[in-house]
Amino acid sequence: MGIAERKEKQKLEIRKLILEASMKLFVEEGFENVSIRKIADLIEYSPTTVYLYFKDKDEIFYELHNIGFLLFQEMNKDLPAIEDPLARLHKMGGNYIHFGLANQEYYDLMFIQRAPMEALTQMKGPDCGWAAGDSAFENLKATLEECMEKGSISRTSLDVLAMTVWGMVHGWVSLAIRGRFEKMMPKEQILPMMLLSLDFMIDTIAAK
Amino acid sequence: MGIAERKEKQKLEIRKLILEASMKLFVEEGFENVSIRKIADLIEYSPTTVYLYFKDKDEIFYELHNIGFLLFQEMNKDLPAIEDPLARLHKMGGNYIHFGLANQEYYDLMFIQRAPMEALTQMKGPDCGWAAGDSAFENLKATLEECMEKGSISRTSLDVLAMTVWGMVHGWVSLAIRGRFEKMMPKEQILPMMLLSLDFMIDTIAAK
DNA sequence: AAATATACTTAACACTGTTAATAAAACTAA
DNA sequence: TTAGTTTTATTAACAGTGTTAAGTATATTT
Repeated sequence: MGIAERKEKQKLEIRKLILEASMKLFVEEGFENVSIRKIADLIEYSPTTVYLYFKDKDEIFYELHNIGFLLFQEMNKDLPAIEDPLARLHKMGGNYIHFGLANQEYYDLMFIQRAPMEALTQMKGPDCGWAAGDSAFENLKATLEECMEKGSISRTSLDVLAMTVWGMVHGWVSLAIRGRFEKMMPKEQILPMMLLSLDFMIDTIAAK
Repeated sequence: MGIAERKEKQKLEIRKLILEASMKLFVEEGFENVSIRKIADLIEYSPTTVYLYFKDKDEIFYELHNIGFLLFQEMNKDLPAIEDPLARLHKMGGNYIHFGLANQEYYDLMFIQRAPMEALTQMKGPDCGWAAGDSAFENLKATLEECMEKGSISRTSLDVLAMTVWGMVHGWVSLAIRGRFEKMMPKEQILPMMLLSLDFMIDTIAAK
């Protein structure tokens, strides 16, 4: 059935158009200016057509949130090549920070906005868990476990350790994205400061 | 001029009514359901009357954000009584976490929402800096400086240290508030986990 | 009591997400 | 090719949003 296949492809094409338009609006005009009508304008369809491809606005944001995780995964694809787990952890942290600051809108959807989680909550069946987030967190935990096995970090609860590390990098990036550093330090100082803090954190956490 | 004074007081009364109504709506129906019309309904005035007391919606949120900082300050009023700076730091961290989880809407306004910062940006004159946030951050830095002077924490850049600590606790609280732990661990486990992480963090940061 | 200043409301503009009903297009079967 | 069916897209509408301009009461002052 080549015809049904082609139709399926076209459907995905329009979904992609909608997602691209939404992201364009988000980046250029901010989250609160992403409206169904503006999306429809951009893709040159009527507003209600959007609802033929997405259940509601939250589902669009959920899909963008997933794309964000894919991009982040792509950025981390060379990580396994780093043998030393502590060095890998350092690189992971650096990647996280760089990703967040360079893709603030995606980061917002992945870790700050409520909308994607709302969409998840309304889903039934096997997709109702936060697969993308869970998987990223498991990656972090795996590397931390390696660090402890190798003795680079002295043994503690894996969950506590992982939460400490994630909390820290997320804290920095989210404060930056939501403008809490803007009135505290010059803009060009934010990234260097984070990288210094990352160095400090890894160094402190490392077994002496 | 007793009459002008009374009028001023009445003006403040209505401002307070508006702020209370806004907070009630925020807590009971969520941020996106705080609308000028609903506020007006609650205080039994017409929608446009709200604009006689606040420039716009952002200014309401800015004022609530300030109240949040006042509440947090109130919570911390006994901190200076703790002599040992490291113990004080630990208590500060605990207070921060408890405050954030117990007053999620205030915390949201203080450290996550864009609206209060937008209001700040549009202000001119001496109020255009983030006074509330700066002051809280200076408090943290003062205690950290004491820790380093006493040798409880080995000397490093004060700014880097402060950012590390703040980033961590903010990371945890904001991830919790925005539902990123909900699909990862049972709800009643979140606070204990944070407190364990706090212990771990202070212990790790402390000079051995 | 008249004039002025303050407080408040009504009406309107230009938006928003979303649904129901309807029209157009594409595909299927005779 | 034509008739019927399914898919795709649209128009119209509902119930809301922030905000401004203009008009109306209510107080205060002269």
